[in-house]
Amino acid sequence: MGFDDVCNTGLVLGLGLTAATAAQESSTSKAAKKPCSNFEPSLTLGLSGESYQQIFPKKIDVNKGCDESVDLYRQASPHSAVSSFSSGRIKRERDLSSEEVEVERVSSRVSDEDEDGPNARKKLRLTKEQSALLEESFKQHSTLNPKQKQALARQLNLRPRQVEVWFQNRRARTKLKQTEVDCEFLKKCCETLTDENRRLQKELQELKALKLAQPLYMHMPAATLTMCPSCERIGGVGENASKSPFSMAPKPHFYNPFTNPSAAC
DNA sequence: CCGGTCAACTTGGAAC
DNA sequence: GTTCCAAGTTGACCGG
Repeated sequence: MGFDDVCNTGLVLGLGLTAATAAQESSTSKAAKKPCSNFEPSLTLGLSGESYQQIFPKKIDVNKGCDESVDLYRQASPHSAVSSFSSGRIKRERDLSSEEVEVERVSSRVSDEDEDGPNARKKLRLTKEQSALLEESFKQHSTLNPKQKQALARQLNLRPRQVEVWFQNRRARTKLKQTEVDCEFLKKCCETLTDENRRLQKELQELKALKLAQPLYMHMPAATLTMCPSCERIGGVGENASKSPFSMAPKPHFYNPFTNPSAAC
């Protein structure tokens, strides 16, 4: 942009960003080790998103009844998990205890005769109650430790793996939503700054014209010119034309639209 | 039929 | 090596 022109006049524009730190998870789980990446990207604009900030003040009673220390369903790691269709998932479900398989059938409304082919992959739809409880749990912990996962799974009549997947997907959706919000916010900032830039360019042109019309003031050091950020006018322009168009400033006056709520967002 | 949603999956990386 | 998670993908399901 043509900020060199601006410098030639002695006017200085400064742009800045407010650095806001996204609230971080206080979960007891491992997730707390990572910073919330929602705002990391480029601009550190802070937003009060619905996502992670409002989560977890207290512990849900997910732990109730999790006295069992053995993860009955503990699959191998996702890496070593049976790879999907060529008998994978269905076979894995078969390995569950008969009680849990029964539970699974009821909760996921998946028929026992799903194995109608090696590629069978039935869509589980969570019930309203299951979704509500998962949501409630998510509000308090966006991540689960194994015990919480286990307890929640029992409570919901789901497999721990299903609970785990639901939380993973839920986190992803939250992040996506937050990204969209951030995007909208930045778009608005961009529009505001564009307008601001346009206005300043216009004022610059006016000042240049004024400078040519009044060579007397050319003797003044350019760096002493200043502009009032609140009224967004330079003395002598418009209705203040009768007064001295310039004022003396000890320092160049930086105007930061991000820290001035009246200008930016 | 098509696009959106979402459970389930794979892959890769980090932490231990 | 194991476990967990994020990111990206797949495929079933559903409503318009």
